[in-house]
Amino acid sequence: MATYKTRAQFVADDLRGRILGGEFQGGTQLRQDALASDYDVSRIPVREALLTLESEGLVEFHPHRGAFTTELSVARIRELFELRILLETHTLRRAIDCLTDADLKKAEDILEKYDKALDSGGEIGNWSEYNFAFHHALYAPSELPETLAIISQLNTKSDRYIRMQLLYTQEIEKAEREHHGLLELARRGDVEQACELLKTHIQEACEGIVAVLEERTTLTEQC
Amino acid sequence: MATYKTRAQFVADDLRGRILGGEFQGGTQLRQDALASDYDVSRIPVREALLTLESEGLVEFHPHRGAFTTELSVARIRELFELRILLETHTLRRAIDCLTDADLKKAEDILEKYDKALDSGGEIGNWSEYNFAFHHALYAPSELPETLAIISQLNTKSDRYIRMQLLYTQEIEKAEREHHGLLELARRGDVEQACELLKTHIQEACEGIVAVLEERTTLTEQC
DNA sequence: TCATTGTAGTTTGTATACAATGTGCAAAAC
DNA sequence: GTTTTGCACATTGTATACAAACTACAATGA
Repeated sequence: MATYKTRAQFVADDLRGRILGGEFQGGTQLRQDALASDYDVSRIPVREALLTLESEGLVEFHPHRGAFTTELSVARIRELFELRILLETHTLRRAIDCLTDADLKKAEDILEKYDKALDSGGEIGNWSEYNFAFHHALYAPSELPETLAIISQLNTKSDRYIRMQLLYTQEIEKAEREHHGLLELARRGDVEQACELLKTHIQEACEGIVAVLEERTTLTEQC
Repeated sequence: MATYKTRAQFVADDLRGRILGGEFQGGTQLRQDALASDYDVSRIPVREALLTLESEGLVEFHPHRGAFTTELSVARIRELFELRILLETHTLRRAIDCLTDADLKKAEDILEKYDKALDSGGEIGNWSEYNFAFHHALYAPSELPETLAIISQLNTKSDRYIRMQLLYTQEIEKAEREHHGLLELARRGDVEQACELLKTHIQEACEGIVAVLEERTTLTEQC
């Protein structure tokens, strides 16, 4: 049953993970032939997978030249996070208004699992998933599917940079504390403070990433 | 030179137009074979075109069952337009801050062409293009490419409903007047008023569409 | 020397052919 | 009569094969 519906979907899911995991430098060409033999499929499902990833902004197609992983400039990263603030506070505001106990419980459960995973050795691998799952649980009650889809899209795009940041800095605990704070404010129905915290939560993550990126570029310039 | 780079792109562009033009009811299955013979290509480029349209939200894929045109509920349309207000006012705010004379001229030119086209017989066919071109011209100076991409995506999704509304009501002139007002406020650098006008401009379009949709559903229920 | 053109090789794009899955109807079982 | 099973057909998904486009490098000419 672990078998995927279609090969194209399988390739898309796996390749997404590889890109987000940092296996490819930004701007790397993804040769269809190589990927096809990697996954032991023909180039057709590979092409379809690449098209899917293009729509997610992880890859760019140039006609007759192929697919390349995208690279975000610092300006674009800032833009992405600014959009996240705009959309996520908007959604949180709505969600808090119609938050049920069951919704809170769900978010709490995710946070708890996540705490345990952290204690028993810092598995960074699926941190992003946990992170988004928690945020999503908080936003879901808003019942704004189109908005959630865009938020998810923005998170995917910024994901690999978040991972990179976590690799260099130890901000997981801080994020974790902020998540607990967020949950508590949501429980109390304090919309304004919750949105304010969410805003700084996202903003500081952005600044962290930018700092790491700029350090790295000055480093490579020195070499 | 009107020849497209790839067949897949050509099919995607043409099919998008057909869907937005209202040729298919919401929920219609798009048979790959039929489309392939329509365009005199194989099913491969058709599939790729459908994947592209899926990423734009015009079509939905169900594995092994095919692609269907999407249908938006009233709630989703409202959500879409609310997102547009949020993102477009945000972008307009930024754009006005760094608006040059050249930018204003561009927007003005579009508006002018558009006026002429209106006078010489109400060609509704490419009204949407003009409309978006004008909005885009206003937002472009903000230099927020990711945001503009999402705005464009939201506009595409709501496009066919806008066309439907225009078909039933005669709101083009009203929209036109509001566009002139928007341009004038932008020229004066009056951010607050411009955003306020933009907000009502989008809001009223939404209400118009919802009204038409609800009228149509009560009509079909009577039959 | 530098720019231009031509050509071989590589890679992408698409057509054709086949495999896998889903759908609908008819016959059988209850 | 209703439900279930099985099979034929239709449609999608994928492999293979071929055509078209791009790249890089060498040869030619100014």
